Amino acid sequence: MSDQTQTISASTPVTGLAGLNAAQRAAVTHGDGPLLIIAGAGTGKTTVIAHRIAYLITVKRVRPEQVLALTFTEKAAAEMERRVDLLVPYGFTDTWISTFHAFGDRVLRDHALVLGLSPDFRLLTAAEQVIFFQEHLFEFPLHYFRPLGNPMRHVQSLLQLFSRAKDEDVGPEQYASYAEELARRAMASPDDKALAERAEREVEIARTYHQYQELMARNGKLDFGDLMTRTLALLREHPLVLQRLQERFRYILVDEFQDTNYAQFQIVKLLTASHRNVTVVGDDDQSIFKFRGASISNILSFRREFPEAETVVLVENYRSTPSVLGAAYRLIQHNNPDRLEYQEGIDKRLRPCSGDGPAVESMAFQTYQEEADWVAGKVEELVEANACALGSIAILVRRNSDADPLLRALNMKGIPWSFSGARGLYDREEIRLVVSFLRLLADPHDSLSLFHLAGSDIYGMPAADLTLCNAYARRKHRSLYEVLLDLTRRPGAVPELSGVSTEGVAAATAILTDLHRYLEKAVREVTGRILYEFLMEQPGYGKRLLHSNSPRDHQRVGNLALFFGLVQRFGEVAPQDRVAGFVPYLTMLIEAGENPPVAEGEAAEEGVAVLTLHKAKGLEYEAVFLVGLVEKRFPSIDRREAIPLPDELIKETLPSGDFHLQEERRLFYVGMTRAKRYLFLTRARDYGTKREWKRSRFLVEALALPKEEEERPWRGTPEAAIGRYAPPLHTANDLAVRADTPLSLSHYKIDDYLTCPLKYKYVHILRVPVLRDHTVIYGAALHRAVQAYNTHRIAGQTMSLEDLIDTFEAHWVNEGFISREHEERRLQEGRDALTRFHAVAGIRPPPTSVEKRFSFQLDDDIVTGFLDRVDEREGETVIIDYKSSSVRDHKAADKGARESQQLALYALAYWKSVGRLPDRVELHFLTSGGVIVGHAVKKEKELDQAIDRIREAAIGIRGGLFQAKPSQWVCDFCAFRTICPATVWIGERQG
DNA sequence: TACACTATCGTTTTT
DNA sequence: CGATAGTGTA
Repeated sequence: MSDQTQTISASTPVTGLAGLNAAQRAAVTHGDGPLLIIAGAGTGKTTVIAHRIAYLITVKRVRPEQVLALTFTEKAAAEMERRVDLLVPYGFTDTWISTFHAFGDRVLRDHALVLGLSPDFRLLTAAEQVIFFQEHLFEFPLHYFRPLGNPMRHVQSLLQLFSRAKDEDVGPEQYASYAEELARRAMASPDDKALAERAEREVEIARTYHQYQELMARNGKLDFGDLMTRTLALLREHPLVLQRLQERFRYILVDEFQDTNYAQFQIVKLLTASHRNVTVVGDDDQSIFKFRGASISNILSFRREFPEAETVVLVENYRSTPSVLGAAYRLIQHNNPDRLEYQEGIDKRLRPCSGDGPAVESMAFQTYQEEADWVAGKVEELVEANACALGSIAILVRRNSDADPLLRALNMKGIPWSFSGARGLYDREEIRLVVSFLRLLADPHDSLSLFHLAGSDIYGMPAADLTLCNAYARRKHRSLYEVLLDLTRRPGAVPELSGVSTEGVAAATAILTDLHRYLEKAVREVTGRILYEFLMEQPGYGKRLLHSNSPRDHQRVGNLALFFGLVQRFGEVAPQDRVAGFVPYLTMLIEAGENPPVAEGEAAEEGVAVLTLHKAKGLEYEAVFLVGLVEKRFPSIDRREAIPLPDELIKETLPSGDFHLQEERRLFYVGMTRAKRYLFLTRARDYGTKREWKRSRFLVEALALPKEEEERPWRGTPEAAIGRYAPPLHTANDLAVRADTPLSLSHYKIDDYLTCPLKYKYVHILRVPVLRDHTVIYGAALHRAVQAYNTHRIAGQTMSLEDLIDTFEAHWVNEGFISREHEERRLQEGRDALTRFHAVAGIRPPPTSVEKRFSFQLDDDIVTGFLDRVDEREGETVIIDYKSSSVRDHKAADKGARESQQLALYALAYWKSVGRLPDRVELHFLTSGGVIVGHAVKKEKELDQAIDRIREAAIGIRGGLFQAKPSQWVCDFCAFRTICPATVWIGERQG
């Protein structure tokens, strides 16, 4: 963060201005009135603000408490305070240097009474907002945005939308009038169905927004957005308060002005309206936070708001070589005409202060491993050649997950690194273990947690023994806990468990003994205490970690300490701090997406820094590697917000060009300008997917490369991509299946395996018992009812609606629902669906068969399953599968049937048994306001695909290949995500 | 040249 | 699962 160190000017005309260039000096000594400082990368931005604050206080004799400096982050505020401290000889403690939000918080608490706000209002974090929303889920006027199959589905998106609305100072009233206007327009043109639907949703959103604000206020809670909008409202509606604040803060400075949002600028404008002593510092080319509300138009239109503003442009760059700056400038000009430089006709091209260094180097590789290896090798080379220290090298990635292969490559070479990733504390194995322990104390029948703990290093129960116990538990519908009790208390009594080893029995005994002891304690003692004792009483764990010298263990201890902090915080707010209360709270926090950062490794400073481009903003390094420079990664594809804030409500003036691309380009620019001397731009063609990845257009722009891609054969193949996950051939795999043993496969087994081989292993081999999801309960109950009905029909009987609904309710299990209300509504939804089904089904001819079992052989394996329903009429065969999910319309239903792998497999089964294809396959969706039927015809092509899928799964299962295939959307719904090693933080430092 | 289908992918971060 | 970019077809 050394903005400027090289220049020390010969004379020092004004005290405290030593070392500043002419432009910097002009900015620092600017008198009254608005000032716009355009500070390009590496031009001494922080230096200038710090000096200006010092100048106002020491030379202009402004009283320290009359200065207000606003930043976006705590870190920036702290840094600024430190810098001012160095420059002001006496105290300046009365100067407010704080973030916008901290400023808002203070002002709101000071004037809480005026606002009818409790002075000790509670600020909710994002995760706490989600929990708050969940607690009041059925108090919101929601319909579309609260589907009963997944009622929390849109909650985060809605909260994000409310947050965005607040960025733009759009309150519930304004949102409501927008929605009403839309509704009026929809009424006026009844033929426009799209408009009607949009209006309906916007009205739902507007009402929910209103209700959210209402409930939050009633409960004395604010969110971060409220800190801005409520402050703004205070200043607007209470002229006396505004006047007092204007009189108090005579000079206001705003850092990183390009990152401020609309509401924040309004606050600044109001605060400075009487004296207009406002200094803003920023660089439109470094605006990279649009997604969190940053309004680039603030800086672009500052001079429209303050026409008398003086502008100072800082262009002397003390950081980078001419090569680096030249390439960066070439790139960023592609954002014209939406740049300040272009619009205002100013010259902000950065002037290097150093002699030229090495040229910017661009490298292309065949695979991402080669890319990572090369980067790691180059790092080693630079350090060995004494070109730079390890700590002054950075590898910048577009996404956190891009860091993975690089960290591995660095590990291979034994190069220390530090990675500030987003994945956090709850993904660390040491934390997961204690979470499993606590969950088990809250519910001993939580088999997943028991499985996790029993198999962990602490108890070390052999996997084979656990598998036996799990399988038995599942067969008998009992929890793993009950099975382990049987195993240890009545050894030999259960023949199915006779295969468990002595070691396994000992481990089970150990865990149960501990469990029972802590269960008793947990009633009396606070959570932290229980946790502490558990860790310390495990000879091989807590104490060993504490006394270990390995950096890895130090970090583990650090993470456990962080977790203890969380436990403590719960103890402070909970009425009674017990494990039984902590666990549901923790579960909700985790489900709400909270995941605090992990403990810093102590070697962080000496290692290579691996970080995202966003995090790198404001930092500088001797050598910078920009990696993964391919289209669709960087620039990334434009993913707009889940529920976008309507353009009509956005107050900033939107730029003319492709906004997303421009922002990505600025991000690239930020990345390049971090480099002092060495800048490497790398990419690969094969990132482990089927497609060849094309080089980033930014490479072409920055390096002025010829348009056409250079020729080199594409080596990537699907086999290669899959092959990478295979273990070496010679390793013995005890899960492999002998060739002469036929596999027994089903649609779900095949699907599970292809979705994620490790999931298959958990479900079908280890057979870990898991709680059923509420959608499964709903679907199973619905299925059973429909089945019973169809069976009656085949037997020539009828079934009354009452009996149908009775069957449905008889199979209902109260498990996994979000709340009582949720369960009630879902039950009702099922009854309604069956009522509609009953009305239609009775007038149609009965099915030919129900739940017909099939079985066929493919290669050496047997595939089995059940056909929900088969209709044979007038020589026509139709295979039918019932779905309890809902579907939008017939088109979507047809699509579902067309793409259904399950129906393809069923058609294959039919073909295998009868020798011809079924005439049609159908999906009957039961929960869609009337049964919606999707039709499709399966052809040989689809059957061949089904065969391929069976073979692919069979080969993997036979070979014992159960490497996880993690991905966001699969893992989100996976029951094993809390214990799955694939999602464990890989960031293990070399140690 | 327009449209439909299908293969393929799965952010970034702060308060 | 849902969006989207890119390919294939009329």
